[in-house]
Amino acid sequence: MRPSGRAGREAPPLSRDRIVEEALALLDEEGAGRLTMRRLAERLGTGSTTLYWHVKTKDDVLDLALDAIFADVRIPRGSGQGWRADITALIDGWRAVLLKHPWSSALLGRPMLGPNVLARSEFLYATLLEAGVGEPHLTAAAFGLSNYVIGSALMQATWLTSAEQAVRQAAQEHMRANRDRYPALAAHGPLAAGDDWDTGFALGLTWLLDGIEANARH
Amino acid sequence: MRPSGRAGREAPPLSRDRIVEEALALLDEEGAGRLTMRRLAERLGTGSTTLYWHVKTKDDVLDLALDAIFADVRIPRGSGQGWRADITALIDGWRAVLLKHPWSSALLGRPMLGPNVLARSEFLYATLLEAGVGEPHLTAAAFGLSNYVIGSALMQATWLTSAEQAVRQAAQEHMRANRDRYPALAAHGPLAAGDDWDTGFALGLTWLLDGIEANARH
DNA sequence: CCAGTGACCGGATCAATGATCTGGTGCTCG
DNA sequence: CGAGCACCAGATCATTGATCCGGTCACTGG
Repeated sequence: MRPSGRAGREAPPLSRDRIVEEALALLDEEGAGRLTMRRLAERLGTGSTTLYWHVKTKDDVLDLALDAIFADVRIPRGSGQGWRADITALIDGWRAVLLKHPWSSALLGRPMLGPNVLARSEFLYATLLEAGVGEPHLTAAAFGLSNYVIGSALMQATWLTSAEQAVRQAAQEHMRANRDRYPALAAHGPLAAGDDWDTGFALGLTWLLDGIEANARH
Repeated sequence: MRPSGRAGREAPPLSRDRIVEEALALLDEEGAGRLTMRRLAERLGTGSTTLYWHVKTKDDVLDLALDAIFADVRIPRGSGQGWRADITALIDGWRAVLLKHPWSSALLGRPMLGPNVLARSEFLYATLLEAGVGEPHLTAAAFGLSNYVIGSALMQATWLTSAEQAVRQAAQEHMRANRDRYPALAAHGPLAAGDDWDTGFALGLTWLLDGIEANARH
């Protein structure tokens, strides 16, 4: 016990897991832009350069943090609810996690190869296979669903986080000023529509699933 | 003519447009990660600080560059082909532009409020309205289509650009090593499937359009 | 013709950041 | 007890976005 390195440090010894854990807290509190190795080290009560003993680069920290949040997405394995319900639950959970950690959307442009992500992708493919979806619809379905969630979360997070920075207000005024140039957009666009992202997302998901179902054997 | 500022400079005087133009060239050649104000200035044959007279911040340059590429997306206004063909053409053009400039995918996390993007969004909304799509399907349709393209382009660009950096190889080996843990993924995943992104994208788009059509009045 | 105004340019400079080099410090095993 | 190892951190470097302040030209009013 207490394998502390220095004289009487109270915190557990630095570890990869502790770094990721603190990185997650920092990201949730201040966003991706403010994650610095120095700041992270400070929060951990350690020197900034020490982190590099446990982690190769800063990108490593980001990759690990990104994969970590997907541990919260429950995999509805063997729920007995049918493949449609299972996939809906998976996708909804996926989306919820992305929206719960808005900084994650900014990181979606990197390859997601962590164990949590892979496990959930595996479930998606397996469920579709079991439902009788074959190529080329299988690839289209898996990609379509993934891409749809990713795009939706990215756009919603972008919109919501920039809302506080008065970007939204500027956009609204710009919209009103050029109302004649963008009539449909001004009347029905994201600014006119409320903040009901959920039903819109659910509708699109239904359409995708309908299309998939039409090409499944069961 | 020749309103050159200094003694006999051959290039036209620096302007916002020239900056954006050169930024686009730099981005296309070297990617988003290597766009630096200094490098950009060097290519323009000017001092790095001079750029800040024409542009407020680096983000301005990125926003302008991102909107600029969408000028190449043809708006099929009044094509007489029907709304489905028009929207398909718009979405396909949107996707083509994103894939032609892979760096753009990394910038999709910022609000896109440039004139080119707004004009094309306006066309999307207007076309859907004309097709008889009303709320809440209108918002769902517009968002669904946009998010689907964005997510697809993001994922494909991520995958393709990281392919050269041997990330793909590492992923493939990781996949083979854990083949038992990810059976469906290993057999049918993006690594197993070829590089035929197009048909998968087209299929998903069809499903979305089918769903939209089922909720339109015409 | 000439002083002055303002658009435009850039060298020096600052603070922040990712990453490395190098030298510790204390625990543990033989 | 002492040698090796896991772990830590100060000093340091290069890069980058951004600002300060002083320059340089074209043009204009008198």
